[in-house]
Amino acid sequence: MVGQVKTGVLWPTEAAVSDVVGRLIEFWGFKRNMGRVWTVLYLSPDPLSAEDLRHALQLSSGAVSMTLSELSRWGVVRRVWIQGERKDFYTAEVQLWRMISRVFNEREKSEVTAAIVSFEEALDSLDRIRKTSSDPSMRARADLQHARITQLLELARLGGRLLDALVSTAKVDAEPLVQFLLGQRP
Amino acid sequence: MVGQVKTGVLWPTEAAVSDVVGRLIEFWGFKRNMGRVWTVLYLSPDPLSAEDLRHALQLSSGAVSMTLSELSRWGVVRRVWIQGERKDFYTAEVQLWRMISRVFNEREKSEVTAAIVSFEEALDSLDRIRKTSSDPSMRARADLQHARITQLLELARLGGRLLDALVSTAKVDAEPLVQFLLGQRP
DNA sequence: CGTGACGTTCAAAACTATTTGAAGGTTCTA
DNA sequence: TAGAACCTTCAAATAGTTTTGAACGTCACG
Repeated sequence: MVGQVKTGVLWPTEAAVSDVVGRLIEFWGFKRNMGRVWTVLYLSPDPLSAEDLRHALQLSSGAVSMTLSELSRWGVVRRVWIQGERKDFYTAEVQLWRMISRVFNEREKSEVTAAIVSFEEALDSLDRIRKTSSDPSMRARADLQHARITQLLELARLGGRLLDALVSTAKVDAEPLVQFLLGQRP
Repeated sequence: MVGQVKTGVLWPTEAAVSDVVGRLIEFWGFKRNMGRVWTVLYLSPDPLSAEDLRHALQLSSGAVSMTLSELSRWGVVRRVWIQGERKDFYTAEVQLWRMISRVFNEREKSEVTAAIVSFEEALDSLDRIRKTSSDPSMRARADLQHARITQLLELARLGGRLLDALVSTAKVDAEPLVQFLLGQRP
């Protein structure tokens, strides 16, 4: 019976790994608990209930609930139906690449896109200054800023392409990427 | 004379761009002001003093001082000596790639490295359990966790290689990597 | 020296983000 | 329909981060 997965304490390994992942993920801009909860699920042979997680990680019921729903929204945790159980149970998405590419695609992408738009607007506005201003020093300033913002824009576009590429690579198989990278080494 | 760079207000363009960069950088795990200060310097034709920045961005003297010293520590801003000026002046590193690769190399790299070490330790510890435990269900659990943590480890290593590749590519030109990635598309 | 112009530091204040837990909903069972 | 088990929500509490500005240090100049 699945429910008997002990409501108990984590193995030291589990505690350590979930802590590391928690930090990594926090550094990545998510909440630490998201990383911890995901990891505990990822390392569990069976789906776990909210209560199991609450005990394993010493969280309040509210925290578990909110964390799980955020993780579900990111599609990195799934709710599974278990025969004869009243509670909901959860499992971790095991396809790590799929998980990562979803995050890249939704979160990073939108940041980068927003930046690109702003840079383009700034360039337009500088163009207008260049055309209408008669003050030469202002023109010079506008020129310089135009050039520099163009650099930023190119960088942002490059970042965007990199993300796209990672995401589409990820859908298939990361191996080619790995091979390429290995070939790159000095 | 350089000192006459007006202690004034930013152009709307400058304000907008520095704000966007500030957000992007914040999202990236740095302080927003670091992005803003860097951007104002980056868009300025001449080096600026701490006071100029204070006025431009409405920051306290302490904030400017701390932000500049952090930016210097990251090597993305340089202190320049100006003839006959008492104040210190600052310019932005203009080599964007150099800047980014430094960040990747120092900050991200150390995160990833730390994670790799922990995963390896966890694997060792699971190996010990597999060898010494007589309880078969514990063994099974250890096996599963070993396999999963191995996945995490591989991912972390892949991330590390990706960072290395970006950094070493960056020194020259990022295009090959991007081309490769784009070529990967289905 | 003494003074003023800077730069830096750091404790306290302001602000953000996260977590808690009690209240309230929903669903299932008897 | 009442009650138990569970999940969710959200206002309040807590924790964490960033910013402020006054105090202090340094240096150049008279």
